Amino acid sequence: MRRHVFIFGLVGGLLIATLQYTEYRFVVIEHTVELYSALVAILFATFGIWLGLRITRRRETVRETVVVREVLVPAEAAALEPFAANTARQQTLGITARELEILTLVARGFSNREIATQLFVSENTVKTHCARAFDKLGAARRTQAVQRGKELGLLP
Amino acid sequence: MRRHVFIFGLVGGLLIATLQYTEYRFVVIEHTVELYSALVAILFATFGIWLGLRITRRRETVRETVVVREVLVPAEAAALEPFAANTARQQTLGITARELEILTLVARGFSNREIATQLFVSENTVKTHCARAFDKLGAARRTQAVQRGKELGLLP
DNA sequence: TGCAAAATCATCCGAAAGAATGACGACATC
DNA sequence: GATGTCGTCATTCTTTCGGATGATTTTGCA
Repeated sequence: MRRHVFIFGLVGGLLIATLQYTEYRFVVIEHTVELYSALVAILFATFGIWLGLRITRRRETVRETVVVREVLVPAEAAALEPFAANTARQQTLGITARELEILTLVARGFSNREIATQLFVSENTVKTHCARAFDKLGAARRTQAVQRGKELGLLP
Repeated sequence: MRRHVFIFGLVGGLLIATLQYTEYRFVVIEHTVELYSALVAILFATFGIWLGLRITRRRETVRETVVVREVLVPAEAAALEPFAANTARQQTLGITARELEILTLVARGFSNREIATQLFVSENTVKTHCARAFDKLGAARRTQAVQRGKELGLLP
């Protein structure tokens, strides 16, 4: 997190420095301020959105488990069994929340690239998670992993 | 989402207008550009983070409902429609018996080669059946085909 | 605060999967 | 006998997957 703030400040400083530099050196057109403002606005808005997503993303997995519990309690006894074995099995197999998250997306028929886009991570990362999940499930293919996951009650 | 974009544009426009106005009316100090840039940067970064938070919050809400469905539907659906809609849906989609046979093996996690060996046919034949089945199911990947197949009650 | 576990990303490389075609024989139907 | 469907197989080419491995960053916890 400290790093983000640092980069944020750095980029800001650099941008301002650039602005100052170009102002004295290059084209000083009329109405340049608005142009710069717009540019800076767009740039930082984009960066801000990215930062916002990045910050909040981490909490999702935690919140997800909370949500599941909140949902399951009203659903009562019927829903309690399948998900109890769920996390238990997940624990014993050492499958992390992230891996399971990706596994569910695999089960829904998404490609690695699509999953990567959805989760705002690299395709390589998705592959890594997949590989680890497959290994823990003893699966050689994603279809096999999905099948195993359903058998074990890890996937709906 | 459209609303966000609208507000975004509105704020941007207002900001630029304000800048332009103040430039001609009020203090036009030296180094104003940097000040403005920084201000704009901070403003929009904040806005971006806020937007990011909003977006992700909505996503979580969606996920919540999805979880509910995932928990409730399969339990009842499995008990309600065992094999009735099966052949009917198969007919309407024009999926042949052979294609469905191969599809079930795909769903069990077998590779094309393994399926070919099991059925005493060429791997190319399996691929052809797969391709046709995928086409009829509107699936691009085998995992997607499996998912669709289960949704439609074609696969257990 | 420091450490272990997770998560992230990358690269190389081979295997599997899929798309697009074309073809051929068996069978049923009209 | 023409037509249509189905199952079979092949070739070529592109994309996607998956394995192996190493590295860095982030996070959660003692």
